Amino acid sequence: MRPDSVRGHLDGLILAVLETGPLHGYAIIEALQARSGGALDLPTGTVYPALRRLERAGSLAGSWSTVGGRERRTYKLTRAGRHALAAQRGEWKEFRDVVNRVLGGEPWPATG
Amino acid sequence: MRPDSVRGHLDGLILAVLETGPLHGYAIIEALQARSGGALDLPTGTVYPALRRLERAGSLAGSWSTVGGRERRTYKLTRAGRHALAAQRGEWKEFRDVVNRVLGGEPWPATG
DNA sequence: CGTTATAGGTTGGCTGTCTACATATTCATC
DNA sequence: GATGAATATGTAGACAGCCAACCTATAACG
Repeated sequence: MRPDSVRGHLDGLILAVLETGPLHGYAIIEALQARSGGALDLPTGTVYPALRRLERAGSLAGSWSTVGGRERRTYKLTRAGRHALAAQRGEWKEFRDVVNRVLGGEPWPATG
Repeated sequence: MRPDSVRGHLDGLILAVLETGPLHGYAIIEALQARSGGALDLPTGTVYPALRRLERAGSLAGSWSTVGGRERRTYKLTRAGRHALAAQRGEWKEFRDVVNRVLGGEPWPATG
């Protein structure tokens, strides 16, 4: 996948993998890889700043812990984060449908 | 629609509206509006530089003409532009499916 | 002791979108 | 004939976010 194509949609992806439970940064990167079938292989320079951004924005709450002698920063969705995720899902659907319509050749009927 | 969300996908959108025939910049903006049901209202400061970028890249060929006393720069797809459009469509489909899968809640089955 | 996997980061640059500004013509309205 | 909207093309500068490259540290395995 072309780098940068994720731009503007990363926050929603991160919030989505945290929906099922808290994860630390490294595990978030792996979860994104797993869920995307390997297509999303995001560098730490992309993910870690995004996590801090989302924490600063109040969507995530981070906490330090020590597991097996290694420091971990575990992030969990806040209530505001769940709202943000819902909003991101809505925006994504609109964006996706618009691009499908303009780009043409969509293999399924348009939603709502 | 959130500004900037189009980032990285604009080129494909422009190439797509030019697929059915040449258009000048202003008409491209209107075509994007029309095809998107009004959701895509791109400012000239976004579209005009993109057109020059695409021309420089060899995807578009621009030519001046005077219509009704007004100067127009009409752009048409080159052969390379058609290839670029096909590539953009492929990349979009992959990106869309990946985001759908990760974000979850897709209202239709995944494609091949 | 070296290498790989795990885990967390920072820095700086690049690119592309957007806001705001600038210019000019045509056409309808006042 | 002035005023303003629509048509038409562009530039300059700001800003954000993603990425490549780099850095640190521990654990596990050979």
